[in-house]
Amino acid sequence: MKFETFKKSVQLSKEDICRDLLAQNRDRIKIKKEKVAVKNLVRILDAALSISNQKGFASMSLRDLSSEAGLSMGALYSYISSKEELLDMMQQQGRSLIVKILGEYLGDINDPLEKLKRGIQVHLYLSEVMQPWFYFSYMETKNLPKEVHKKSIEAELYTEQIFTEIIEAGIKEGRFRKSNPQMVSAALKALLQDWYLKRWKYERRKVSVEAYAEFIMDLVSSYLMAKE
Amino acid sequence: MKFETFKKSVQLSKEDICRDLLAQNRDRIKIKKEKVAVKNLVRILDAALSISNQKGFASMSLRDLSSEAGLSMGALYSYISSKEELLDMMQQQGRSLIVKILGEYLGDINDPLEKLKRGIQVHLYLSEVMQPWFYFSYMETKNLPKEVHKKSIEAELYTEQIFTEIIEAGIKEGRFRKSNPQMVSAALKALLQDWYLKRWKYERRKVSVEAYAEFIMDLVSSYLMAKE
DNA sequence: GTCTATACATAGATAGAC
DNA sequence: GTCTATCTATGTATAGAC
Repeated sequence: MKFETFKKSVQLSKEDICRDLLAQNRDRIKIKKEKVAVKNLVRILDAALSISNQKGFASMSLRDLSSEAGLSMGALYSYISSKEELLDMMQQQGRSLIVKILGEYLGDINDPLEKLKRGIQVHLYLSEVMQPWFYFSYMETKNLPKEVHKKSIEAELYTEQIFTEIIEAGIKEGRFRKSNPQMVSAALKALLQDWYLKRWKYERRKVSVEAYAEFIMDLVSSYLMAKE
Repeated sequence: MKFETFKKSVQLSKEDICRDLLAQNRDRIKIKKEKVAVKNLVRILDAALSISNQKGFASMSLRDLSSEAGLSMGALYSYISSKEELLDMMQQQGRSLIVKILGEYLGDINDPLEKLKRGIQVHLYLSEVMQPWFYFSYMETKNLPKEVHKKSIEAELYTEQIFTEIIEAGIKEGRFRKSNPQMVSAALKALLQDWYLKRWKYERRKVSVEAYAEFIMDLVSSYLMAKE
């Protein structure tokens, strides 16, 4: 599967995501007309991600945000009721989508090596499509309210667990050598995260997401399939 | 080399580091008595690292800092003249030390495999001794003034380059298989960084720094030494 | 050298006109 | 629905007493 194929198949238009988000937060958002609300939500969340990734969430003033989103302070506060709630919505926006996509693309594969390969690909492709969101989540959730932080740790462990299970299955079937599945998948996560955390590096070196996926797969499989 | 051995051999007392720092910033720091100045610098920088790693540098108020360091606002401002300057000193504090230690421990080894192993060890051990500093540098330098950010990118590339050269030498000597040294050392860096970025994970799982070093070495060497 | 008191800017948040 | 005007809290930074 090529990245372009994946990208088209996902088709996650920002409008669709924000419509879901609006539905889930119908009580907190004051604007009644869906069309208007969705349009402005897209602008607010886009702007928030962009500014946060430049100067950090804490340093983003709501004045910055309102002007970047093309709204007044008053209008902005019809969509969010506090900066913390904005953070919450930004997190919600990405999380549900990730779980959904991962399930779709991994559910029907049984061969461990194939599944591992597909898992690596889908992770990388997803983080490529949603780079600003992944970067933001990694960098910003660690501080702020502990509920948010806790959820982000759970998310890390959830995806790690997916890989751990694939590797365990592979060992059981004798396809992979005996090793520590949890350590391998922790390492794998670190490598997948490096892709969106050090974008500047890989862009500068003209490494494509496909090439990176292949490299990571080679690296991990040469360890898992080495003679004992 | 065991971690404990390394730790003792480094002997980087905070006082020594802060004495150097004081000498380098003699013009900006108002306090004349070295003994007093060093004592308080240690407290200020310790407190700053601690608070920043809890809530982020941007969210750390200088009131927080002054009370955590046990000084009044007025006194604090005799040591720094702005928050940005504090950031600068925090960076200085670590950087020179790292370059020095790396040179010491890697200079006299020639065998590529041995040198790679030692490089991984020293990196991990250093980041273990100075965990708060490494975490801070990774998480906080990306935003704030571009000069600071630039320096941190240079530091990343500098240490990466050390590994790249080791791997290149190994390939040339026929000890490692033909591969892309830059990609391998980028991956290696990501794995080394994961150690101090996800401390919560490895602590929870009771993974020692020695065990982690060995695992990383196995992973990378099984790739570098696989049959072509 | 260190303290208290205070100046001044900017942050988040709201009220009420349009 | 969106705007401008404004409130209050908190931030960085400094002056001057001790």
